[in-house]
Amino acid sequence: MSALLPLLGEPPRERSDAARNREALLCAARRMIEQDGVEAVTMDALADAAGVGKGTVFRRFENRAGLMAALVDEFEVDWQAAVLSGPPPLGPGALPLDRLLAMGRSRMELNLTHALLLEAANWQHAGGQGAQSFISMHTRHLLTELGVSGDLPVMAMVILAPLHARTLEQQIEIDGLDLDRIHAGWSDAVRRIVGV
Amino acid sequence: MSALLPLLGEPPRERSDAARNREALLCAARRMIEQDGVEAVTMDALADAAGVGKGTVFRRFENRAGLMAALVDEFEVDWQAAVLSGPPPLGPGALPLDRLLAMGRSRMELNLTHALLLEAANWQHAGGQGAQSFISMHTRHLLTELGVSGDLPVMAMVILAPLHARTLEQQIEIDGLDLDRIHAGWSDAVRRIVGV
DNA sequence: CATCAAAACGGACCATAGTCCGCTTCTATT
DNA sequence: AATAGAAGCGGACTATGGTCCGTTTTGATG
Repeated sequence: MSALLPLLGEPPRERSDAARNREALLCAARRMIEQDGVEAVTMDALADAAGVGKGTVFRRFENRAGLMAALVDEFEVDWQAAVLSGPPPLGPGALPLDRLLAMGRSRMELNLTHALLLEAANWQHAGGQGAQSFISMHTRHLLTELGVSGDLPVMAMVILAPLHARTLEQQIEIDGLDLDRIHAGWSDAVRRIVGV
Repeated sequence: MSALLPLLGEPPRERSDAARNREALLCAARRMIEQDGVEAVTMDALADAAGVGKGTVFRRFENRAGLMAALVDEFEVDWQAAVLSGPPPLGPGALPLDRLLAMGRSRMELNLTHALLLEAANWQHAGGQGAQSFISMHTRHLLTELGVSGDLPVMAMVILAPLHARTLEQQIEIDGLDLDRIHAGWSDAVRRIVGV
């Protein structure tokens, strides 16, 4: 009989060659992005660079968005760690309002820095949902600490929606605002929403 | 000499065959969308359906997003008319706050109804910018009427960002909220931002 | 009406995302 | 170590967006 009964949807563990190829693909993708930008990462070129067949790329990551999501995960995890256990004001230890405003600033910068990658990841996929879920939950948590009344999920949405790269880029490029001013205005709005 | 001197960037007027083809293409696209949805509108199929060559499609609309933007324009114009001169509370005649809240509701519904089309149009292109510009300006106008202090362009952005389809769909599908609840929460946030 | 330059046309061509399926490699089991 | 079957592999193939360029149409002018 099987040595370890497959408990409750236990993930069947990845075969060694598969793991090796996943790592090779991620490394190659990172290198390509660093050198020539996100759009240089075509599935063919990536397969070549990693020395695997094209089918393998799609087997590992489903599609291009999935690949990008895997790359997004890497800094998303770091960011979540900074929020959960990093230094204040982003991490715990500061006042809830300060944490909220710091989170906005940090997220704006992150979204702008990785705009192309996030766009390519299309924030679909489990990863993207997970990230969205995390930031939404954390925001609701801070709002609760602040004693905000009202529909918290919707309030969190209103607070978080303006942080997306598309929105920010529009303000920066078309309206000619800079990030400091945008963050100041957003902070002002947040303060009004939470009631000073 | 030329009959009419080309005054100041006067648009050189479209040739008759070009105008005919543009119309044929838009009609065909509308029909295809109505029958099989936005994703059925491939550039090849569209060219065939309109009885023109593929190059013509790209000459007229630059790319797929441009074609979709042309279709978006059609209802965007109607919506702008409703805002500028339609019946209250969306149009003039209602209190500014009521107009603002009605605008949010109306825009949520519009964005959701045409989510796929707007996504495909990628709201790039002159049209998309124009629409964004209009709604932003109208929002700033209402905020001014309400006597709101602060950075109006940024306030408008904060108020408008949560209306995008991607954001709404996430709330609806993942968090299981319905549109009434989302609009109520958004209205609550808007009231706090403008100071009751 | 004849002429001509600019504009538009069309479809072959290219690049890239994504699929498919016969072949190869891994690993659990005996 | 041998075996078997599941998992993985690779690259030819398809679908689609987008480009290019030689040919045709238009309409202004003499």
